[in-house]
Amino acid sequence: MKVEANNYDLKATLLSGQLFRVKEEIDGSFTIVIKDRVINLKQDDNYIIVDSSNMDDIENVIKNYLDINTNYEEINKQFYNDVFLKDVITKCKGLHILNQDSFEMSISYIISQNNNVKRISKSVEKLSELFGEKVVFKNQSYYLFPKYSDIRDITMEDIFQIKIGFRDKYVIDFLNKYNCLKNIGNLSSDDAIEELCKINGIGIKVSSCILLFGYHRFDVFPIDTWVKKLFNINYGFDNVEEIIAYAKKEYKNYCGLILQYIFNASRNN
DNA sequence: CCCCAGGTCGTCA
DNA sequence: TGACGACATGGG
Repeated sequence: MKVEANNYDLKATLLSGQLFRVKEEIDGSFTIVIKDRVINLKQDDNYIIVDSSNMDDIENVIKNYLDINTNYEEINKQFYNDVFLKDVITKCKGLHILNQDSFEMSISYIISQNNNVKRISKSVEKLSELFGEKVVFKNQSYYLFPKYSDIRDITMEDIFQIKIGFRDKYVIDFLNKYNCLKNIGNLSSDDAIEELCKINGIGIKVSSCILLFGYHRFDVFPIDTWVKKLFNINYGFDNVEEIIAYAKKEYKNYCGLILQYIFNASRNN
């Protein structure tokens, strides 16, 4: 199965740090696990070749997940007058923001705090192995990210096995309050952040990532150590408030997208 | 044995 | 309000 994808860089998108479980195969394709299926993707110029454990409605699933039809070039070009940004954006050409599952993003980014990408991936994988549904694809076993019903009654002893350290109690608190968060998608980003921050272990950065990657909100400010570093080098800013004020003024409703570009460019250097 | 990682919390002035 | 160390774990 083939899906048309113009101005799309599959590799840049999948390896940009927005999803934690992706396997690069020797043939240059990528295997990922999304909400309800395992998918293998390979770029062939302006097409993405798709195979999956579940081909139901696959074209729509892929177009939506990869965010193929959003015109990022149109958004990006309004920022080219800033020399620093033009350089950053050029390095991220073809990078799209995926439409990932909000439940998975919430737990993944709770785990992400004061942690590194490799270890976050390991923990998410372990959580899925222990509590998610097993799916066999091309004679290999994969595990879906657990559904809420799979882990709502999880204990501290259970969660100790995934080795997320002090963050275990944060995940438990998220699960306990999950039913109060059903409305997040309908709130403004500011109100949604306020709601998410009521969970122990979720602050401004983690809630911003949840909204950007789990709800496709581009008007948020995910500022981490990498972004701080690059802003310090390029503008001399040394605190988060300065960066937010600057980003709000310059990047307007696309703060989240631009900060993801900056994160990615910084990490790749 | 040091430092750091897609931060946040609790505490003390 | 604001600064600052602690927090689990693993890798460099």
